[in-house]
Amino acid sequence: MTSYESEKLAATLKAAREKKGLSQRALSSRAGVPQSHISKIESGAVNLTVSSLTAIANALDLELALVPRKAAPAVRTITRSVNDVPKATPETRKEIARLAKQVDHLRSLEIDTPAVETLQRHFRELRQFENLIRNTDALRSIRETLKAVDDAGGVSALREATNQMSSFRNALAHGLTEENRTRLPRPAYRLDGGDDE
Amino acid sequence: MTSYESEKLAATLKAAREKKGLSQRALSSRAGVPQSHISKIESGAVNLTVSSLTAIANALDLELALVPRKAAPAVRTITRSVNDVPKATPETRKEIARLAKQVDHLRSLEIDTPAVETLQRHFRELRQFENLIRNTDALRSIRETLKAVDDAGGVSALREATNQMSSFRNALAHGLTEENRTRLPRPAYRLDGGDDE
DNA sequence: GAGTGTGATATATTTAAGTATATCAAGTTG
DNA sequence: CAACTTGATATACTTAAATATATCACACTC
Repeated sequence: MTSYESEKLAATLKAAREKKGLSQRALSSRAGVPQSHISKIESGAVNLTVSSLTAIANALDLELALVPRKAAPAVRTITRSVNDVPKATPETRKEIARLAKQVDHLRSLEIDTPAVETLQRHFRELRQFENLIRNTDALRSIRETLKAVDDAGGVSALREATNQMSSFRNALAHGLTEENRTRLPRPAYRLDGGDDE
Repeated sequence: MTSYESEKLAATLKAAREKKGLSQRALSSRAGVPQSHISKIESGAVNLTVSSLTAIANALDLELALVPRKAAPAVRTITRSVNDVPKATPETRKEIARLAKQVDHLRSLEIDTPAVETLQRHFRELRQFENLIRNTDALRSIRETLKAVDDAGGVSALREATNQMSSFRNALAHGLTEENRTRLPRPAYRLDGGDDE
């Protein structure tokens, strides 16, 4: 194997893991391969066995295939087309998870339950577009607003955060944020912004 | 790796080698992997490294690919469509090689040069259909006839062999032999059977 | 029968993959 | 700041892949 090919394989595995938002330790659990070994594999430091490769690939929802050389370009095209479905970046996943935690926390405060339920609904709707989020500033801003609910902002801060979510979701749906507008996976459509409150 | 998968991989490699008409020793030379090891690999007795797999695969005009699970059916389809181009079986290749040797031998005898040239032309035309031959009895029969040229048959045996080749080629072209008729790679067309003699 | 080819198998050796476990430096969170 | 996470790295050990070489049984050819 040329070093170019082993580098490609290592890079493919690393990219796939990151794309799924897994740490090496999480992948280690899934694949049954020690984390230290995964680190070496990803850095191209070992020539792994087919069974190790298969275990890791399967844990990453990949399959090992032997394809005729003349079919390789077509296979690459297919792989790319599947991979081109937008996925949430690891950063986005983290911010969404933090936001989810914050929303859960507010639920346990038992304040103005209808307003919290509205917030939750908007959060669920925002999550449907999480694959399109490429800049997490808006998510962080919403989280700051939700923190203010605890501090003293109360219901007005809650509503502010809900509005922010709604605006952000709408912008994503319209592809109007700084996100890559060619990545919109659906026809543009209009959303009503005033369906409650 | 499940044993089903390692069996599949071994079978794939063996089938690919046979399809190319290579012996394990020939593949060994091409891939730089000892023949004894290839034997073990094909029987599924070892868990080979990715570099060994890649070396062997490349020698068989295959590429290793990691494809998303959801794309695996499409990849299998592509692989199958490339593989479905008919190829001569190893047995057919052998018989064709033997026949070629026999024809060469007759050339060196310097008998009735026009008849030998006709034979050669018919042999070349037959070879264009060698991918379709699935039963080598006809080839063996032609070879026996050619042997009779040496013995005492002379030019009449030569002509008999030429006719046999011509008939076999026509039958292949028409898909009228016991070969699988769905494998005809071209529209059926009519050949003139009496273009010489 | 001698010679050749083929795939399977054996032997001895070297190399490194794989494993378990621990630790480190850096980053993040509350 | 303490606690946790992350990926990289180290250590010691086991296991087996890989290699070189040879041989066998069988099939085929002349």
